[in-house]
Amino acid sequence: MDVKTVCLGMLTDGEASGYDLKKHFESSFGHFFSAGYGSIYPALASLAANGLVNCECIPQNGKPDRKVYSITPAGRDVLLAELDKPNPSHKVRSEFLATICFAHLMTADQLATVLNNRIAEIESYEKLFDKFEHTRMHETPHGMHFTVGIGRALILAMKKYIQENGHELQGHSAAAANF
Amino acid sequence: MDVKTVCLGMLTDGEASGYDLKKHFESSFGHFFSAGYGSIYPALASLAANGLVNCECIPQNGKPDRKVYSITPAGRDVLLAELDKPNPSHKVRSEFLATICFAHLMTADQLATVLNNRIAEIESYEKLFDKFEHTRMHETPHGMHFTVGIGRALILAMKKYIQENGHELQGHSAAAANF
DNA sequence: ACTCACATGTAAAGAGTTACATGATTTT
DNA sequence: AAAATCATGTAACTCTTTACATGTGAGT
Repeated sequence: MDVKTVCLGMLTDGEASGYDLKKHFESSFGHFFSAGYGSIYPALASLAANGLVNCECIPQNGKPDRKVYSITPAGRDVLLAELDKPNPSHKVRSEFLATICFAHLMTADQLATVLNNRIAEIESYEKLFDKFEHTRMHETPHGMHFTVGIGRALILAMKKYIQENGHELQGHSAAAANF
Repeated sequence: MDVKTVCLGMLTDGEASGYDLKKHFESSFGHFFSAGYGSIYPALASLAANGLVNCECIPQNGKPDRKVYSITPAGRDVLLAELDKPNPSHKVRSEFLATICFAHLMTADQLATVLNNRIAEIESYEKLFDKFEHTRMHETPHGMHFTVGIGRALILAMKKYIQENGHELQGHSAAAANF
């Protein structure tokens, strides 16, 4: 399941442009699958070249043509085949945790900064989830609700753990002097 | 913070070979930072070329020379500079959640399989964490304990959420027929 | 007899991120 | 007057993954 496939899935909800899909990635998929324009536009071009989506160009004044994509029956088949995979991955890549592993080489200040910034990022995710639930909750399929629920459960668990155990960690950080 | 830097950090704990570091990645770092031989060996070669680690070659019979790496003062400086970054990332890339988003396009059987496999993987992580705590708990720095604690909190939160909400999701999956 | 652990490395392929390139309209 | 939104795309770069390549010794 790569960016192409996720784009295909998003298009089952209705036609959209690359720009629209980017918004969708940011608002609902961002916490577990991110993609920038540099991934999305080539993905759509590739899907179109393989007949998995159709593209309708809508001329505009000043701006580039708006290209609206819609999924084809062949695209739907490819998507369903992808959804049939029994073991989709769930991977974490955390420079945050890698940093924490070496907390004993950091000063208490450095550690506090890293921990506080993580909490701040978690809280911005909380706001994102709240926003999603207040605006899009009704129009989206149940699977989306589930992923938002998991996202929230995950960040709350992390926040709680940091708040309950962070101070203990700071007691073991290095002194300010870097000998 | 890339594979190179994590290797550098691991070497602050004592000298090790690429093979040893791979073990370390699997047993303690795997849940938030994975790396294979194809990343580790080139990383060590690059660190050695830049004088951040020293390499001692130990001839062996039959097997390739065992190359034992140790961190240099310059390497330590580079590591400390890396640990000074205030906003280390924490990224999730989940084909699992991406699949769940489109649960309404899957059969109840497909969905159950995906959910069960995820639970099974979570349980194998639980065992890994137990093993770590029973064997390496004492020798590792406090930061490691913290990361294992977060890892456990995260997978438990996910497991709980799936167990409490998974059946509700299955009520909304597609019928077996793919029209 | 077979498989697992030990032990290192290269090369090609695959995927994503970042920076660049352009420019009108709408909101603050 | 500045900033954000709309709107698309390419090219270079970075990084990881996978497959290949080789071979011994110990345990089951």
